Amino acid sequence: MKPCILLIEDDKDMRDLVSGHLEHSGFDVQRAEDGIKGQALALQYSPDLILLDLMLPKVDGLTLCQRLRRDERTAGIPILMLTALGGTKDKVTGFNSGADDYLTKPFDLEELVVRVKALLRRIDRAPIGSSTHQEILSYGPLTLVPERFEAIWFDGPVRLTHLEFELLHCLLQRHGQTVSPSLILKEVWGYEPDDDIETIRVHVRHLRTKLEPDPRKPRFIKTVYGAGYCLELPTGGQLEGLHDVLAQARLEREKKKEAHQQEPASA
Amino acid sequence: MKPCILLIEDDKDMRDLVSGHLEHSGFDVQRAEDGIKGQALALQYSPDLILLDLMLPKVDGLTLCQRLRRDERTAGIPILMLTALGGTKDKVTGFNSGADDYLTKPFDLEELVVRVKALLRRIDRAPIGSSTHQEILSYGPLTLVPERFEAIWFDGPVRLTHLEFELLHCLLQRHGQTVSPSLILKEVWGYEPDDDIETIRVHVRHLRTKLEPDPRKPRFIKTVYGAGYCLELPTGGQLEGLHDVLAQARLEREKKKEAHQQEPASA
DNA sequence: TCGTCTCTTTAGAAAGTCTTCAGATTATCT
DNA sequence: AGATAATCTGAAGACTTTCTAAAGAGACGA
Repeated sequence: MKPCILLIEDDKDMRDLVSGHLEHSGFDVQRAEDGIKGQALALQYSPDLILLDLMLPKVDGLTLCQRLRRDERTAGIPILMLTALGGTKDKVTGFNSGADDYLTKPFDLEELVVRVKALLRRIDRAPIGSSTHQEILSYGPLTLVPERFEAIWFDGPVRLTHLEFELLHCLLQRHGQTVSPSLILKEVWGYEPDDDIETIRVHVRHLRTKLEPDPRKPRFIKTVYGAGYCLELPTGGQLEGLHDVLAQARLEREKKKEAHQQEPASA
Repeated sequence: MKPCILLIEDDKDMRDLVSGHLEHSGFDVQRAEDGIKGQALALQYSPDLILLDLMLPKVDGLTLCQRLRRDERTAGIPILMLTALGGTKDKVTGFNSGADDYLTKPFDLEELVVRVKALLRRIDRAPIGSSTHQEILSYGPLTLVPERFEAIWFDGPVRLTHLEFELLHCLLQRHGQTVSPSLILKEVWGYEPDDDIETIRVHVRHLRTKLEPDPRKPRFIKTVYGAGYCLELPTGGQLEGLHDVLAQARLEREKKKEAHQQEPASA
């Protein structure tokens, strides 16, 4: 039976070229043109190997790679990253996010096939995924500083309480995915019971007042009705203009705070 | 115990040929030479599967198919349509009237047996659904994101409620087939009773307002009168031009929504 | 002991979701 | 064409989940 390969690549020409060559080399190829479809098809087909472009619409390659690694249904599937960028930095990031191999565009099609076969062979021998859980501490405009229980958010430090930090950390590990209250309870609070969801809500609200420009209409910490919360962080071009919005919101908040502090004094 | 198959076919030679082969393959076969006798025997024997010719005296195959689907005593019996016509149009009509599969004359007798077995298997495990549930999450322009109860529809995310998501998921698993209300109830709502079809209708409507360009003339979520609903997703070349239609419809919907939100303010 | 900080709890308001119903519309059968 | 049954429509009501704000409980250092 032919090995099944999932190719996730936005450029159509590239997709046709690569998939054509792979099929000619005796592989079964499924195609996806963006990160979300890629993830869906990975679950749907459980391919033997995933070819993943770094630059993708919807969900970029790095994020998708991390998600696939985190989901136990796809964690064992070897991932070969493709990218147009040849910088060492990207290479390192790529490997850190859990990719098993790496290929820089433009690459030789024959070399691709060689690497694919090598990966399939290697994984075949070591069926247990050796890739370890890589803690995410920085993503987009957010960086967590565990020593200080602090978040660097759009170039400014934000002080967090212990629980707020753990909660944000929990969401960051799964950014883009909805995290259920029970999982949050298990991971942050350490217990299983089913109630006590109220407490989570309050802390989510605190996080929102500290991070969101308008806590009433959250842009980043979204709630999925009946399911949980979901951290959606912008990357790349989506960041444009957000700095200003955040800076302004921060100013307004400080104003309010000052007013609040003066009221009791004057009253 | 042998599975029982009802063969409704007017041509005697064909009837003998097919029934002989099926009996040789281990099935119990009942024969009928016209629509009326076919309907009577379907009620009398409650066969496990019905082979239905399209061209029949008295009552034609399409009509009979619809009748069988509407009668709850026979609604659950899988129907395999046989026809001399090979046109796509007939194919669509066939599926729309509630058939589960389709075979064009002249067909290979072996292939018929394969399809019959496949149908019996599929229907057999539908109520249980435990074996190899190969989940379909992406097809054509539709991708389901279970994480967020979201559908990616023609390059745009659409937020769905829990039930809407499950309903769409249920239809997607059987795209191209007509899904009966009772099956939907069983799969989405989890109960057996025969009433409560109204609720399904409302949720179908919600799905249509969210996905269809013109909910009044559904192109994708079609209703099969007396039988159920059927998801018909375009693939490949059929997608051309649809992006624009969808984008425009989405714009208009947002306009309406804005107008709706402003009304109460001005009034 | 007090004040401060953090976390939890509570209660009412708001928003979102699901079901139900009556009347209009449409499809099918005779 | 007329009668019958199935489906659609719009909106109202019941219900659930989430938000908001504020008060109470513990911990800890001054």
